[in-house]
Amino acid sequence: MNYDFNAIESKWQAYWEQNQTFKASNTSNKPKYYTLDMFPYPSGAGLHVGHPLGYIASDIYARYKRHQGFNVLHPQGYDSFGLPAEQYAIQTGQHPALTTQTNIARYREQLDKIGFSFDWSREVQTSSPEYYKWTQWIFGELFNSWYNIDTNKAEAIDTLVAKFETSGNTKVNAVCDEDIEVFSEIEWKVFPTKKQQEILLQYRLAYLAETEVNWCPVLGTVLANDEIVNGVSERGSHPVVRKKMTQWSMRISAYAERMLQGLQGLDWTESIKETQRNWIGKSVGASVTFDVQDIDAKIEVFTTRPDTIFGVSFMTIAPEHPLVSKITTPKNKEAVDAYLEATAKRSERERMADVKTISGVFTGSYAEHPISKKRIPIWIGDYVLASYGTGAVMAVPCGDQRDHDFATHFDIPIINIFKDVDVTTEAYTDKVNAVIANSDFLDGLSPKEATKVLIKTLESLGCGQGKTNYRLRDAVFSRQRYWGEPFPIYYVDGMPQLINNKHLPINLPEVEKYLPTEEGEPPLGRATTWAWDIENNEVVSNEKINHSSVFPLELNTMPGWAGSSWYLFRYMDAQNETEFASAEALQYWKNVDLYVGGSEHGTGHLLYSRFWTKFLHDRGFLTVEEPFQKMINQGMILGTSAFVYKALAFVKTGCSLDHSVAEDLTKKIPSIFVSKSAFTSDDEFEEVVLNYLIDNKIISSLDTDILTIAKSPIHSDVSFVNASDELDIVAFKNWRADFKEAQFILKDDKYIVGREVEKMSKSKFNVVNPDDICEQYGADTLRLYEMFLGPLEQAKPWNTAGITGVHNFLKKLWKLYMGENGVKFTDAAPTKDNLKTLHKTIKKVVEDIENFSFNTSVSTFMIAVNELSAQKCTSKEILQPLAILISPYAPHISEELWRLLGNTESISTATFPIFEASHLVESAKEYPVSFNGKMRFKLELPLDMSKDDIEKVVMAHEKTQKQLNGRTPKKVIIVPGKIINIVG
RNA sequence: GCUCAAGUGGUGGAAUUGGUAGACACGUUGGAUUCAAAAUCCAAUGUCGCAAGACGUGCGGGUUCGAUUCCCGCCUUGAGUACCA
Repeated sequence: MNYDFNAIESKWQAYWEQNQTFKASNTSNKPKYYTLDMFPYPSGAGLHVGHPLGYIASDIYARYKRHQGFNVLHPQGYDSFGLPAEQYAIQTGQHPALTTQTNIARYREQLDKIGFSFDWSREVQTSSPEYYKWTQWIFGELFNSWYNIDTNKAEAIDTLVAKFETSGNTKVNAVCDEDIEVFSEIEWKVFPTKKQQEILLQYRLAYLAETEVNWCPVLGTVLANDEIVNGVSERGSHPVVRKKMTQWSMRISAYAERMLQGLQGLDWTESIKETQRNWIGKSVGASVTFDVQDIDAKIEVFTTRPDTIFGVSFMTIAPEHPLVSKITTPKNKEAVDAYLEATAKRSERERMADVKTISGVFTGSYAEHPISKKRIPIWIGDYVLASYGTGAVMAVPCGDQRDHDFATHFDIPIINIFKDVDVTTEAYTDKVNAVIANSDFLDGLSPKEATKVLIKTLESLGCGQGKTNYRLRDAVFSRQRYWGEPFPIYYVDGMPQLINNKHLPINLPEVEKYLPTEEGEPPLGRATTWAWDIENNEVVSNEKINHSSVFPLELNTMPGWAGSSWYLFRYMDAQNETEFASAEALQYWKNVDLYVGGSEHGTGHLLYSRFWTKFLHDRGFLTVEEPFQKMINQGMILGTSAFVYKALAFVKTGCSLDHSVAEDLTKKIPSIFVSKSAFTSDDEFEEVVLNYLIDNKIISSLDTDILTIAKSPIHSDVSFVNASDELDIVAFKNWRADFKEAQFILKDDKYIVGREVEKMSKSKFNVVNPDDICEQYGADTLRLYEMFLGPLEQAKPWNTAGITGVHNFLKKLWKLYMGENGVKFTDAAPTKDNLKTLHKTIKKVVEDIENFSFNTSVSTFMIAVNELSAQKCTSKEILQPLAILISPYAPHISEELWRLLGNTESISTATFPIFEASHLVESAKEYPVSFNGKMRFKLELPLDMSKDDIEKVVMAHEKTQKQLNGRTPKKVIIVPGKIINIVG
């Protein structure tokens, strides 16, 4: 019997599906384990071999945990709202829902072939109304909540209204908009409803505000900060500009400190925690208020170095600072206006990219130093950002390099306030060793002490206080798109009103085109049935809008991160129609124990998901505060692109030949491709091509004076290239019509392509489809090989070269159990060697799985199978547990072997074998070392060895040593772990 | 610039509470089997050297009986982030 992987795999995949083998129960006495993959966006291109990498890893872990007796939740779904489907809809008119369903079907087909143990009964799709009903519901809860700083959590908006009614907003300590007017309970009660609503909107966690947003004109929508990479949109790389718009926002900044603190308890990689810390960007310092002389204005600055306040020699405010026009003196107006105009022209991106140029202008006004009362000139400079802190800084050139550069450039004096340090050429930024001098009552103090003293002084003077600043901005929550969740919001007199939960979901309306309207409204502006009837509580035709009972609905949709911020909880109770998940299900599954996905979501999805989890916790819907307890970030699998080199012929510039003759000459030249092995430099490339043309009488040798040849690398489809980089010329010629007549310059009768590692992508023709691998080698080979490629977290190029090694292993495994005439195993007792091999393997595999070093496990299996084959092991007592060990990695072949061994239940119900150290005692290794005249011996012992066993080994060792050296080791040092020292 | 991660044969990569560097696999070479090929099996394979041996984990130091592993200083690559006051 041969290893017929195709038959085995389809057989067991069908069996698992029919028997719902991997269906998780919400009621179980077993301990729970929740392992989750970042769900995919179902793109039209389908899965390539890179996508399943993380899924295979989490599947191995999930299957392992099942063997260990856990009730495992391992679901999968689709993040199915998104831009590509919408853009496809704009181009073709096809409804994004249709495109999405087609793509999902394709994804599912591909996923099924790999043999994942997903519980598909819990599948979610963020674009299905049954799902986004609850996304809308959560939005409603956010809308109906405010953040109470006193209790440090989100509370229902009713509690805020109650406070307003009893004492106005004077005693309210909330995270809210800036510049809120103060009112009493009496004033509150007489405010008109609209005014009350306006005030409440300034406190809500989901709020509407005019903000400066990142507008992408090409995509016609706003983008969040994390959707912009290097100043252009993440999707499509289109330019992004700043624009003021009224937008929904989420008060994520309220959670900055808790999100920072919460990181401590998470089992994530240090680098991704660091990314989040940077993004939250906490800085501790002080805010200081400077009075402007002769003008009724105050400028507040934020500084992390209040201790350097006596070193302030000027102030700088951002060009966008609101006080700019007020404090500019008539004399300086012209210069200031010119500067403002110049900076406004430069895009944000240019400003950020161009760090070197120092520019600024003096306003003509002076501020008063709050302590020394000295005159401080106020400058405008674009190195100060309006969006951070207060948009103004106190400049301390001796302690900050940017201030130093600015001062040097504009000849502003530099005041040195550090003892025994020269600051004439550069700023002294050491915060630890500095000693403050020339600073009145701060002299002799360290920056840390000085900061403390100064903040107290500022507070007593009433011109400053200690302050903590965060870089984290509130998140813009509106998108001007069609393919997203509609808001459950309608507008009365311009004020947003929330639609009651009972009437959700508000379904996405139909539109005839997916583009913005001619008036520049979002695509939903084209919907004709998009108004809310408050009497009948239903969506009705726009024609019925009367502003008394039928009102317009919100035209924006929610961003992509809305649906993905809470999906982990939906899996717990995916079919629930009355709650986003039942309290029992949430209580049982709590949060994700293991999350597997790429690290590229470090600032987006992971931040928002933590925010929503904390919010839902505050409002009593969740018992947990963090969504993902442990996270593993798999590296990307890159493609190995293949290049062919096309020769391009040009007429040399300055050539005296008649133009049309020269043109004719280049036209005569066929499309020629040169093998990579035929040249080493561009010059050689030209020479090879010219020689070929002359040899084939296409041109004469005289023409070489007027022709020049350039090399143009072109992507070839990787499927035309074999493992030795040799191109299948026939396949290449048939690939595209313009290659039909192609000619090839070979070397040694071969066409060798060039190789380059790039991101796997359709446009680079380097995509490897997992289906092809499954067909040729089987899913088990694919699974093992993806793990064998290298460490999970590392980025690595896909390379099929080594796959035969893994495939051979499975064949060998098969042969260990099955001979030509059927089963080989017997009831024979295992030998010592058999047991040693088995337990060595158990120990290593358990360690590997717990550490997520799946690549080394594959090697361990190979060694085990080689050893057992050499030992001619046929003992069921060995082969049974071996099958279980391998089953998380290669579930199909293991299931088959397991059944052949006579088991009737699925292997996934089998208990993982337990390591017994006693079988390894003989494997102790000895390291004799002589040192300082004494003999020292070390023994390497199995890790989990019992005390008794250690003693036995030590005694045996002493005996041997005595026989060998005639001396008894005197001292035995037992080091916990694997090494023991014996000092003689 | 800052933060994080990583540098080991021809290749992917093993080995870290410091203990025989290069497991396992690919590739290559030789052999067996075969009319032949594929498949399979066996052997060799870090470098230099006929050999004994010497040298070898990016570079330079250090700690140690012993360093791929720990410490200090560099170099290189990748990722993230950036006038953040």
